[in-house]
Amino acid sequence: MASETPIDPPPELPPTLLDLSSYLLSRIGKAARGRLADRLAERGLRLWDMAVLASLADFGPQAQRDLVRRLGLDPSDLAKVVEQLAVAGYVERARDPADRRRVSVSVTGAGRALLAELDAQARVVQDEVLAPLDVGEREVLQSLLLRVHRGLGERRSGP
Amino acid sequence: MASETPIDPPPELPPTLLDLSSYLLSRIGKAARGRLADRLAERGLRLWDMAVLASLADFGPQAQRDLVRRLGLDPSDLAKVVEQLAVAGYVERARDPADRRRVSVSVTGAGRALLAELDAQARVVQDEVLAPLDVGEREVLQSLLLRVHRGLGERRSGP
DNA sequence: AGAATTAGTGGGTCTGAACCCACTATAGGA
DNA sequence: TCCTATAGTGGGTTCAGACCCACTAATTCT
Repeated sequence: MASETPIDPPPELPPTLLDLSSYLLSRIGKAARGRLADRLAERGLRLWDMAVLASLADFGPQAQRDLVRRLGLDPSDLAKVVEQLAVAGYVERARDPADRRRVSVSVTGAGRALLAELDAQARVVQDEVLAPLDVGEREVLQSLLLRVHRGLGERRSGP
Repeated sequence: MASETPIDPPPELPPTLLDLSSYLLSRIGKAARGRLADRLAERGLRLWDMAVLASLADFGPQAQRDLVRRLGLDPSDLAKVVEQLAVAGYVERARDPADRRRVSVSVTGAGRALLAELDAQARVVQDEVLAPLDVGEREVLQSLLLRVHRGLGERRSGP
């Protein structure tokens, strides 16, 4: 059979879908997430690990309880993430002397170094994804996205 | 206990993450996808169903083979999607007389009507998600997203 | 002190998405 | 005609993400 040219013509997606910003958002978001997740996976990390490190670096030591509320993931799952990070030496856990039920989590130097690397990786991915846009356009996009994000009613989780 | 105000203060997310467009894209995309998927689920449909209908409506009857290439999903999975849509009366399957291995799929009137409804739903979701932006800003966003999307090297699937 | 609440942990389960293989039917080339 | 390739289908597996429950330890309220 040879009813077709040797090289497949670029298959176009339905305009009905491409017209929807929400579709593009979903698709591009998935691509961005996937690529970053791949990078992290090379180090045996997941997106949540980065989120936790970022939260600790940005806001200082916190109880797991606070991380749970801030990041919106299941307490049980957070415990596992923190456990891994602690074993790897990226965070330290200590009983809060004021309320000894709580475990205060803090980043270590290694954790900060790791986060810096991960952030760099994330920006590489971002450069790939946003390649078609120039610097000015990327800033516009960033500010629009930031406003959209603030408007989201915080439902469910997502690293 | 009462070391905290009765109403939880809005937990902020780490700036380290919010600075990343790719993070925002991922998060917003997931929200958009999730909300739309919820709407579709109310009718027992999934995102792929809509994608298939849109493809058929936009490009006319196609063999499953073409849908597979265009939408980038597994042939086996597409067969299941088409099966469901056919049972529900939204599409029709017919052996291609020219090449009887192929099954030509086409939308029915009911399928077009459904797609119109789904599209409307999608726009409702979009209004929710993009609420913070005015019309002009939404257009800017749409065009930026469209360009970013075109630049994506089509990897893996996603409805 | 006793009861009720909260923080953290350790086990799971459930679901959807992506993927893969084996098989049939049809088609095209040697 | 025989052989290889393609289209579609059916029946799975695998994996991650979200979620849930039971339990311990510590705290606070009465």
